[in-house]
Amino acid sequence: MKARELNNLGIPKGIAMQAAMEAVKAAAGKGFKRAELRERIAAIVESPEFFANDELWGTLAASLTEVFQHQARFVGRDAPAPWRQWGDGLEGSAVDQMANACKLPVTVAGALMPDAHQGYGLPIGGVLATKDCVIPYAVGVDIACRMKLTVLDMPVSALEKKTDTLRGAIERETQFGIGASFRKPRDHEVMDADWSVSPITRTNRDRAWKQLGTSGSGNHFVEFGTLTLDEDDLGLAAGVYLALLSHSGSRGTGAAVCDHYSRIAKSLHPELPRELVNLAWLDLDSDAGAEYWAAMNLMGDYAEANHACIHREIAGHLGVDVLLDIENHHNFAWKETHGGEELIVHRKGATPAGKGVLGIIPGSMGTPGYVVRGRGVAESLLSASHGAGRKMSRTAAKAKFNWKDVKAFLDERGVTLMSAGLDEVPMAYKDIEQVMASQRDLVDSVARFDPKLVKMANAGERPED
DNA sequence: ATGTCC
Repeated sequence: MKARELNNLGIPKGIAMQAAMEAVKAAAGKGFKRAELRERIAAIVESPEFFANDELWGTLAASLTEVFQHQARFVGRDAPAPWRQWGDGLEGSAVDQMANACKLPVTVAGALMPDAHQGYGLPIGGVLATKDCVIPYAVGVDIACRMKLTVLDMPVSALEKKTDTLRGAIERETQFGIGASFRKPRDHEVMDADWSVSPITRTNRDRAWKQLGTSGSGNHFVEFGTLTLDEDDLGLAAGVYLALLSHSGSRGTGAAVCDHYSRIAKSLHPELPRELVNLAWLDLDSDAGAEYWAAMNLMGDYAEANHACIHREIAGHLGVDVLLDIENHHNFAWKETHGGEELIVHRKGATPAGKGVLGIIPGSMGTPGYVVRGRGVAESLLSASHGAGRKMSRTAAKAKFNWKDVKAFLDERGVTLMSAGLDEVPMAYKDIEQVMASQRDLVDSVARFDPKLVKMANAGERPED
């Protein structure tokens, strides 16, 4: 029986899960059938005290009793922390997750962006301000996942005349897929940083080095396109430019940091009820909290370096200069002052949008994205969406769409797709124009990016190098 | 999003 199934039967993750797995194994050895096991587990979850002295189930019953006693000690708050959402018709489960996050005793305020959808713990598009603590799953698995856009000193006509050259630059200078890495690692000063701030960064340093300059999988991409400025801005004259846009994060090492410290956070907060366990926090003045904070910041520098390598190598491959560079994290936590109070602001799939702060909000492989300038709205905790947001689950998208229709959609818009999974097609995403409209008070659009040559990980892409 | 330990 798998942990997931046991969890559905009411076994909380953590110490009780371990006991449950062992008990189930022993019971199966004694001839318990699957249905009997399910029934028995449910009975123990219901009344663990009845099984306290049972030879087979006693240990599980004891750990369940302990966990449930901790949970009973959870002290809720009189009223949830204030929060509001931007955009209508947001996914119900994402709204529920946001509301739950505002029930945490450590939460000061929240905000939900118009691209919101269900995540792990905090929803994607969720912003959460806490006092003196950090929540690993409110930062996200891909710590410091970010966007970077560079304008290249290259004629826009290259998008039609030099497609093979551009394609070659992407193929050659980054790698896609889970576990993607370079045999000959990229050179970057981030590898001279102190990687011993956490046992996780220390032991993953070599893997991180080999993955420097890679793109990973999921919704990550590298694409060439046009950047259109209607007015002089960003140090550029109004006009149409050739630009390179990338989306990726801290790869395997960032995920390992998240995994390690969220486990610790959960073990330190056994009192949290079921709907809040994935929002377990670490006090910043604790050893684990300080370690996570240092590791998270290192992953921030690492993800920045990751994009720097991608853009440096591609521009170098093409032999062109970079005219403009814009970038921003969207899975990160910052120390910021709000209402005169120093808070920890977590943005999970949300773009920093302080007054005058530049950010990038892409739509999808076949729809425009926008370079934006924040308007500094306090209520949104100085944030905006980080994209259009999914409107369909990956499974649903794979079942519903086919490549023939998608290709036709992309052809119409002059987009060449090098590779991607069917779960990333434009139709699986919300309408970016509507999302931008619902956050008009949060950001001003400065320039439009239209993707023209796009690469994402294939459904089953594995490293080639 | 990751990579195979709940």
